[in-house]
Amino acid sequence: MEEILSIIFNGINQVEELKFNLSAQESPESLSSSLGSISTLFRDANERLGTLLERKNAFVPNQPEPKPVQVSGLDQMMMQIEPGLKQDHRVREGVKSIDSGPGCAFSTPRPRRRKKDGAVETVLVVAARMGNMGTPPDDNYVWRKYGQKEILGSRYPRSYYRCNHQKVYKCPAKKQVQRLDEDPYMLRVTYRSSHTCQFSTTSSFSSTATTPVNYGPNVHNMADLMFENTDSVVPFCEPYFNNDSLVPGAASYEDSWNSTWQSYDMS
DNA sequence: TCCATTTGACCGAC
DNA sequence: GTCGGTCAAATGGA
Repeated sequence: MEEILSIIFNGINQVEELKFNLSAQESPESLSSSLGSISTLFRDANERLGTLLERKNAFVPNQPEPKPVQVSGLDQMMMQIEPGLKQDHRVREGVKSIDSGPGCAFSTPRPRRRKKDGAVETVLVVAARMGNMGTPPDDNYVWRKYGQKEILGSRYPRSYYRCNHQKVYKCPAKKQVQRLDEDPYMLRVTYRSSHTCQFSTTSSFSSTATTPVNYGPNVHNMADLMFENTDSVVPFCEPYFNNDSLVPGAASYEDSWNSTWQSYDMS
């Protein structure tokens, strides 16, 4: 897997070079050569990923048919759905009372454990190489951070987000974001429950904002939004975050990143 | 003053 | 007892 990621990052670096060459108005021959090299790298990585997935499935003979996820080669590069990482949820008795505020805290102890909150989808996304790397790319919803925990065996803390419409529309959608130990530039984003709010965010994907699509755990839509919406094409390696992704108080994405991850070295 | 994030504490599952 | 998910008071920026 590390080898595949290495290939991908190599390709990304070449994209960066290509970007520079574009601005430098390189010759068509040079650009063509670069494009060929880049596409070869990504194709190689994609094929290796396919082989890896085949092996994974072969090891689990009775595994249920994975949900078909139609992603382009580029999408596959940017995110790999990991069925093995999917967590099953323990069903809990009791439901948190909406009214369980300070006034009734003693009468009905509020449950703090997660309830049965629907489907879980885990994806890997490439964090921006600069700026706020701790925040995953915008997925067209507004998230509110409600917690951060040190996780045993992980170098980096896990951040917990819930849909910003949770209170108003009782949207149960949540997500967890954690940097990978083996590759700090990758984020593991775990989506829990589907959005019921059906509201898009203030993100820059305004062209899709009027279409009530329940993205929820179908995270491949995030890749679609990231790369197939030509109205919001983002340079491949550029950090892409909207203002909602900023840590409050941060004057810049860099500050935002530092405020979140300052105590974690990247070496 | 409002609002979002931070962070320590709480709590249930294992 | 440990761990991870959640709560809510504290905090700080706008």
